Amino acid sequence: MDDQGLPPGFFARPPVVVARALLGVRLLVGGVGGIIVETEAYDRDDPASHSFRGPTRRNRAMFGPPGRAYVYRSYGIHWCFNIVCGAAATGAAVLIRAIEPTHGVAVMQERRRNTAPRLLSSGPGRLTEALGIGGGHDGADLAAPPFVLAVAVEPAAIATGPRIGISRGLDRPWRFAVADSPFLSRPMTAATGADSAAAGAG
DNA sequence: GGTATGATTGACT
DNA sequence: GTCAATCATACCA
Repeated sequence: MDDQGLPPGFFARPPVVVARALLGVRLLVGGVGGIIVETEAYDRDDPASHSFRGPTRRNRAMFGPPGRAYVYRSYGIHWCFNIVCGAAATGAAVLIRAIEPTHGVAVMQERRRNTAPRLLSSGPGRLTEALGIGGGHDGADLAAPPFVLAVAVEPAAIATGPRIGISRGLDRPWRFAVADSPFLSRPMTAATGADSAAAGAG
């Protein structure tokens, strides 16, 4: 694929649709990043979502226009990077959980203190550290520098399953991943399996 | 005002 | 497998 930006209206769709469509998209911050291989969807009527109880100071970006960043502090230590989606002010977002490093690997290794390559950006807290994303990016327009988003590859098989690290909304299979990627934060459970064309792999 | 929880990670047994 | 780090937010008084 080429390096054109994402189509207009890409993020103006429901979070489950966007979470799936983001797999295979290249994400760069200041020229550093890689291919998105794992995402999770969060919606307004979703008890696991920060937007479930309405706007607060922290989740303000979730109720703004789609295509912006929602960045928040997790466990007081890590940053987590989301992309706001859906119609404007609907409180929907997609959490980016893992990318496959392709650009600026040396920079990422330095930021990550020479962590093993497979663990460079395989997890929401890890990828924000590797890409240099922090609270200053909350609400930032992802169509403008330093961000670059562009379709890079079409995943052969997409796996779905329950989201990670939450205590509510566990019934919603809103975690999406490139089925055969070695760069996932955690493997997909066998029970959920891969959908789409993966059925022919057996 | 106080206390419990969390969209996590890294270190340790 | 267990557990600490570390703080904004949520919830209760």
